[in-house]
Amino acid sequence: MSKHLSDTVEDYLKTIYKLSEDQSRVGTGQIAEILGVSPASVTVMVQRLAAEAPPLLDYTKHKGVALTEEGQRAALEIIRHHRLLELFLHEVLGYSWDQVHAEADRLEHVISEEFEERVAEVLGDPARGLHGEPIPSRSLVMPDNHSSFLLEMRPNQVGRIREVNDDDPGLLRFLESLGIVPGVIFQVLDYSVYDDNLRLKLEGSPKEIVLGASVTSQILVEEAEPEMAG
Amino acid sequence: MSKHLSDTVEDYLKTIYKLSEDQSRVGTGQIAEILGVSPASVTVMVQRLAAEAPPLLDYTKHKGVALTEEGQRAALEIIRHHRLLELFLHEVLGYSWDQVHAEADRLEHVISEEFEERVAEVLGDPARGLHGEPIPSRSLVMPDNHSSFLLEMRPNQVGRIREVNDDDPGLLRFLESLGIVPGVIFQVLDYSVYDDNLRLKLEGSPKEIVLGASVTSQILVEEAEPEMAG
DNA sequence: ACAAATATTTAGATTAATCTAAAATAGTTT
DNA sequence: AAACTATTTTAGATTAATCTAAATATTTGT
Repeated sequence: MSKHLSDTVEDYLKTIYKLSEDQSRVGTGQIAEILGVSPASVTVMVQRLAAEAPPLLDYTKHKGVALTEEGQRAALEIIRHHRLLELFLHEVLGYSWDQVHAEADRLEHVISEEFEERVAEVLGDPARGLHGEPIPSRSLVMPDNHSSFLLEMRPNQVGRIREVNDDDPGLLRFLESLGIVPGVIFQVLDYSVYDDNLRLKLEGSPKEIVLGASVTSQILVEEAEPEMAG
Repeated sequence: MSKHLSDTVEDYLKTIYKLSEDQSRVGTGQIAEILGVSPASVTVMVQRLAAEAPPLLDYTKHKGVALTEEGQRAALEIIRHHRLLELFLHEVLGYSWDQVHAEADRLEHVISEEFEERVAEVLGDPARGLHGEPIPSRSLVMPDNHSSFLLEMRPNQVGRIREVNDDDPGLLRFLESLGIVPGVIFQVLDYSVYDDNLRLKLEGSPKEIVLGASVTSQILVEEAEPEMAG
């Protein structure tokens, strides 16, 4: 079936998948921004991927792109590789939270199905990655995720940290130092309309933490029923 | 220092290193043969690598190539990666003897120094690989190897299997089934001038084994003093 | 609804790695 | 030493991925 895709093509598909989580069609400029290439290069590439047999993308001039079934499958394969690798690098080789991403980004294109399966087995077929990301199943189904951005939480709401963006080592070290890791329960104490700052309290710690939008937009949470503070 | 080399360049350097173990200068045709590309492509590539600053190869038209210090260092780095990876895939992920080579051939170009170091640590800084190959040290010194080809052994000589070629899965399964693995001691019983067949007996087994030149040329051994059979 | 601003696409060039076919060199044989 | 053979090199073309600059759409603001 699926013929061999270059690392570059895999990166395009992965990027489009991630952008498609918040929007139905993705603009060429957004892709260019994330991949660090010129918009012109993206246009040429998406035209090519839409013209493949079978097509990996659905593309209409000036209207952006969406993944086809085929393209989505390829994207999920890479994302599964990436998330399994991150966990593996941490659990088996002792990498830290913030180190795993860069290494996984290179290895994800190169490992075989065999490698993927053996790693999954060693790790006990995990459903979530090191930073809380859902891991697509062996058959490439992405578990659905009812999470929302911490950015959108408001005072008195209670939630659980679900997932943090894995691609900024500095941010990861910062969050770890504050105790903001997947699983932790928190309550929003305060919100500022002017700068979108949120003041939070983590369960089990008396300390209060204030986070700006550039941080809270990188964190996904699972909402819980608002509770009255005891 | 060393700028980034493409996977392709790394494969050229690795190939030239291995060929240089038996000869001082390597012909473009030999390289083409092993890499599965045309001789013309090799000529172009070696010219480029000899023109880099610093040069990775020493090249004279029609006289073949040799690695420079710089080129050798790069080759040893890849070879260290390859051999550590093979061992790691076997020990940690449960790959079999014959499966590791193909996977290591892809991963070797992609892992970081960090990965290399952590793997070496997990494995206890091994000096030899899964098939008995010497592993260059962290500082890229190749341990010297006083081995010779099994092909050259003659009746009554006693030796120990040192290393078997890792790149033919079928041959590896065959050798494993016969018990020909690094460390095993054997005696040569018989040699045939006509077809270069060798008849051997492995220590601890009464069975006799006959091997042709296409097999004995893939096996390296350490000679021991000839002994009279007891 | 039109002009200005923004985003996207086209055109043409570049680089790395490869190929085939033709030309040149080296080695061998008589 | 001339001629033949085998190897190596040159020349020119091809493919994937990128770029810059120019052209063209689309969206937005008044």
